[in-house]
Amino acid sequence: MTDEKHPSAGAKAYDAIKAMILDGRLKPSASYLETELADQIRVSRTPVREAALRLEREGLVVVRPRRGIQIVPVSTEDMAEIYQLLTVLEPLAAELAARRGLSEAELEAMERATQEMEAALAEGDLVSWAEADDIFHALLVQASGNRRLVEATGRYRTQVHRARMATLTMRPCPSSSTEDHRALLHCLRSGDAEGARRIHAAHRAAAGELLIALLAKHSLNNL
Amino acid sequence: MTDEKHPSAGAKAYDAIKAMILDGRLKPSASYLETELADQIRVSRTPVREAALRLEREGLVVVRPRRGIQIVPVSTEDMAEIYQLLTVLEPLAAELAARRGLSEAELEAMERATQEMEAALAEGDLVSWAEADDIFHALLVQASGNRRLVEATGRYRTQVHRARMATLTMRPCPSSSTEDHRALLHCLRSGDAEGARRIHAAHRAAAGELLIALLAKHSLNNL
DNA sequence: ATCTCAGATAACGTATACATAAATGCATAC
DNA sequence: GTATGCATTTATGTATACGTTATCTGAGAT
Repeated sequence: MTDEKHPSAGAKAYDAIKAMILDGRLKPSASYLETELADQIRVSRTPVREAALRLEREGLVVVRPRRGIQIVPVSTEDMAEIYQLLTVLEPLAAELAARRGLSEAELEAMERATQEMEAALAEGDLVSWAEADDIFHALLVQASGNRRLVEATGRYRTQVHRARMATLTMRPCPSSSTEDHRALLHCLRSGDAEGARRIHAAHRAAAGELLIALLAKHSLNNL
Repeated sequence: MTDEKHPSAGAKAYDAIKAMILDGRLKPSASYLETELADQIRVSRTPVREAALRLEREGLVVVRPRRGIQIVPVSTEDMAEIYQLLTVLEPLAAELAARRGLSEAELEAMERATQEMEAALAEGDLVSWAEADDIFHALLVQASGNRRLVEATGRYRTQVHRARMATLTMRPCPSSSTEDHRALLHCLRSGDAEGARRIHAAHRAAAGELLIALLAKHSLNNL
């Protein structure tokens, strides 16, 4: 009723809460009342409630009757579950994309993302590297042409993001990733669906195993 | 304000609207105002809104700013998308279940569902057959031990249900399904993860192709 | 006759008020 | 001293009121 006109209050609450979870302003396992979040974001309880319900369906929070909105910690087991799914979903995306045939614009965008990964790696900028890698995977899934596949993988993105950020500095130099990406791009260009699927399945399986091993090794059970 | 004690109004609105969509009381492509649905269900707009948002995320409706809540028709393309996902997700479930090793109770429940399918088939009761088949698949996914896998496949269940019901009477006698199920059960018992995955992948791929072909043949583009 | 603009109407998004149910704390009894 | 029960408090779930905006309709002008 005072200011702010740009987005809708519902979207604003959703974005704000999600951002607060991602950057750690809301701590895993802690609970927050609807009212306090509403006051903080400067909207009423209604949009906060709407956002909380949405975040609950995405698995980021749990709304418990009188104990507030609890931030769900991401455990190693959760990451294992998610990577099991991504390891079949993303290779499917690769296969569908190759079969479908990508436009030059799509291929170039993925090429660019790969180049950015290499550039970031050369500078030792791991955050930029992870960001470019995220973009590459998002582009691949979008190129599949299956909107439900985009939606399903997108649901796990934020949770994976938390785990990857936590393990960024402990992992070995991820130079083989860009090679995998280049090999995948080659298959996408030549329309080799089976090859694309196989290469990306191996890529995803390796990434998953590495991440899970790191999480287990460092006992990161509450991200 | 008068009666109603059992569930919450939010759950009531969600269940009511979903049921109305499934049994056709709300027609595909038609739009309904929040107010009229609220009056019909005898709750206020708030729970209806909550339900609509949830149903929108499940892909059953689209909420459009001033054009009401539109029931999304399930097209052949939608079914193709869904079956592409199920064709990788359920075989993953089969693989994980076999690797995990099922309890005798779980195996028996799946066995029973298969027997019910055969019994229904013998009586020509296609509805019961489809129901038992649904149960078998639900049990398989649950046996995977991956909760996100359960959740992801469950999301498509209602939409698949609409399409299957519409095509039930036109499909050939589905006797090979029970054979596939028995073969899968054998792999699950012996812990043959790779075999379970392969058998179920073939099963799902065949079912998907059959369903898509039927939908296309009969031009069922608005379920 | 058609197009455009303005005004009215109505639906939606948001805020707020209200009622219900749960959790906590205190007191009392065993 | 501990356990149980009742009362108080507070957060949630739901309803409703309000303001904003989009759409539709009608009138006037070109």
